Amino acid sequence: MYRHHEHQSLGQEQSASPTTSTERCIPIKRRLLNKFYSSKRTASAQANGRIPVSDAELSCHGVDHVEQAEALDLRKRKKATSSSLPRFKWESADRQEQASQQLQSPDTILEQCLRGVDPVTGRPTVQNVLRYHDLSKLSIGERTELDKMRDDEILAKYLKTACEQRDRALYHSESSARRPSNSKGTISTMLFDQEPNWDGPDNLGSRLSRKSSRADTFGRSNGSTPTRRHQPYESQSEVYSAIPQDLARMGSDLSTISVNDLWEPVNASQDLISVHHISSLAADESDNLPQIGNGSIRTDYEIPSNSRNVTLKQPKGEQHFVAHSCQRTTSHSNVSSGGTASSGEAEHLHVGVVERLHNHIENIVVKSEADTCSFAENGQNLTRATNAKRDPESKATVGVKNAAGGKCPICSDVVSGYHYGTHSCESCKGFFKRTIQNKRNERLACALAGSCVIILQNRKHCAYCRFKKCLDVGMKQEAVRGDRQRGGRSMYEGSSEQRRRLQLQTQQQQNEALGQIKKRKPRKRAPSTATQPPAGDRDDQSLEIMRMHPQQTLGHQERMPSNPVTSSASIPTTSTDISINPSTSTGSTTTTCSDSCDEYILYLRKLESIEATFFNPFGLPRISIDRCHSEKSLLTGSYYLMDHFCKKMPSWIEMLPYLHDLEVGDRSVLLKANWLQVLILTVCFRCHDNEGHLILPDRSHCDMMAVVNSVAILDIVRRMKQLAQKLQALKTTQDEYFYLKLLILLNSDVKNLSQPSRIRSYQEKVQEHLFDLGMAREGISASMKIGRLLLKLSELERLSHLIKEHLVFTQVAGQLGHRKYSNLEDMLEDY
DNA sequence: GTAGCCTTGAAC
DNA sequence: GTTCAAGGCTAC
Repeated sequence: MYRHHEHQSLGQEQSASPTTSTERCIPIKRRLLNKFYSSKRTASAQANGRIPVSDAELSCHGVDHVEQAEALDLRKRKKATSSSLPRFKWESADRQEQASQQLQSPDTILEQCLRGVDPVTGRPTVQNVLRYHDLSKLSIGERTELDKMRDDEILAKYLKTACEQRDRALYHSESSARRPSNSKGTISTMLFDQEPNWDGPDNLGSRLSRKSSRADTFGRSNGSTPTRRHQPYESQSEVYSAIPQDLARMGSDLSTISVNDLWEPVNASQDLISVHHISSLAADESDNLPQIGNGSIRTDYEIPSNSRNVTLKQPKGEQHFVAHSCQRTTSHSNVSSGGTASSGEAEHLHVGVVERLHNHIENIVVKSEADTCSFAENGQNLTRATNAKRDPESKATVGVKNAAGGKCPICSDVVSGYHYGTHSCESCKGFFKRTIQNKRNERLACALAGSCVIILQNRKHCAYCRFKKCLDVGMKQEAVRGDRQRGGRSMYEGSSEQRRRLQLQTQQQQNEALGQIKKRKPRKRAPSTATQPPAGDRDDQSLEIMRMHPQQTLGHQERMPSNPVTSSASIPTTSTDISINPSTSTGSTTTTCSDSCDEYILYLRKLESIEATFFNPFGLPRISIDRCHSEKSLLTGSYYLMDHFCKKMPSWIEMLPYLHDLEVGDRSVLLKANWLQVLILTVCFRCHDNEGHLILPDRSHCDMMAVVNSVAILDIVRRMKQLAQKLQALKTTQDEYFYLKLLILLNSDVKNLSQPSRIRSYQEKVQEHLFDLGMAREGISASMKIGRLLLKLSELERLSHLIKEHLVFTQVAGQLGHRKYSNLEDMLEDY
């Protein structure tokens, strides 16, 4: 079904209800709204797509009998007078072509706009004149003054000015651009590509002003399709005579529009105008709306050059808005950017501005009652999504507002909790998860160049825009776990856990400042860390540092200093032993150490700190194994440790320099091949006491040699103990330990690597860093030590094979069936 | 592919 | 044991 506004009756309407004082005060907000919608008209759509509305349909849509009677009465009066009012003629199909040709002629556009005539429809509108004269440049005072003027007064004022400008321009140069410079790109030429459901801004106006025009809107139900042509005025006098009538047609009660007036029930197969209507509604009202159906739009839309707030860029691959297939689009939709903008401006010309602009107007109409608001002021609203990105606090605020029981900021459904960094409903949570997990976000596209408005009823229609909105409201891709680990709490930026801890931290700082700090009780399950901050806190702080210095991400090898300053020569057993102040480093003989170098060292130690959190068995939560009174308990603890290590390892190596830069596939291959060597090195480096004894995860110093009966296990334990002693004898530093891990992981000899040469070059760089480190600290004597350290890698490899064989032969999962070690099993899959 | 419900597991 | 935010399952 298609509804439209009956223009023919307007003259009569005007005569029936002469201009009142309310007409003089059509607010700016209304004009902006019309300005927006008037840019979306297509003459042909109006000409060809109109279907009369029957009385039955009227009743379907809640029009009562009184209204129908009024409508019938109006129809009779219109029929009697329509022949005497041939001001508008509905154009035929060729009118569209004619209009398009007009669009391409600047002179025509100028002329039309000077006359207040819409270049597409040929109808004079005050909006066009205001647009031409760039309403957004007006001051608040000027806008207020405009509000007090009648529209025909406004037109008269600007037409006079415009004609003078035109005459001057013509006088100076016939060939130069005749439009004032500040008007570049201000003429909206948005075309709807035969959009059958678009009934134009005037009909929106009719919906908006039911009080005055409902009868007109539903008045023509005589069963015949209107065929009048709609032509531009031929003379200036004609324009002037038509303008008051046209203005009157726009409704005299616009200043009393309520939010409810913005919507009127329409057929299920509705269009973008419906979408725009809906998004103008308050969230509560939009819930009751019918499903939005298919729609397509062609937009040749230019943004006013001074609309600096509208800077959304077109997504990659859609710079020219080549239409992609889209499940919600049934008609062909070629969305093309305006062709008259310069290349620089083209960056900012985005059809998505339609939504932004619409949101902007929505803010004016729905949220602001101040008619004198300016573009600049509301530009903040216009870019609120962008601001939300920059300002996590604002998102947090939104999140609080949308907490359980609230509305999903993406689709307005019921919020089910805090998901991936924002409060959202269950379906948007699932949608976001699926999109990331299936990597679908890399191939999503929107035929409307990302301008869809997502609501509950249409959220399934455009995945691209839904996903974009998810990101806009603060969902984090990194919150979707790459390892698909279930349960637990995540610590990505913006996670609820992080927010909670930051809040706690702030609270503690406040308490500290007040001298009211309360010592926290040591945690039972991590006795060794009783004097440390909780493991998670350390992790959190470390991640925070990394976020604060993203440029120091070690994945950027060029940031790696050639002479990194060594840390303390002593071997710290916990992360708290690591000084994060580079100035406290001992043996720092580096000649030059820039700020970036200092930051690098800081970052390096933070990485180590995180590693301690990840892998330090003393910090492992819930690792409660029996004391090593039996071989079985030893194995159980070891398997648990390995399984935990396998689980944490993937996310850990993503943070490592060089490995960060590798492709996911290569990283996975390297991880699977070398994880056990890294674990052995970790255990040998961190889990031994001063006498070289291995220490169990529960911190017990038992003699493992005494409890194991298996020869194979005994050999493993013995060799690990020897390795730990050797590392200690060499006085291996934390930095050296760190580089050894990198060398283990960057093993280019592993099969199935896609970029072995790249990995080899990375490994060589790490070797250089290791040598530079030693030379800087100990001079030439360091080469001997580093040589010995490198020899330990072969011992690590042998140990790794030994343990892997043991794991495979004993069939970990089978023999210890009551407990699953799925991560460990995955790692052993291809062995 | 969607969305509602269920399971999991770290933190408390 | 409870909470809550992850992932999984499954009917549609």
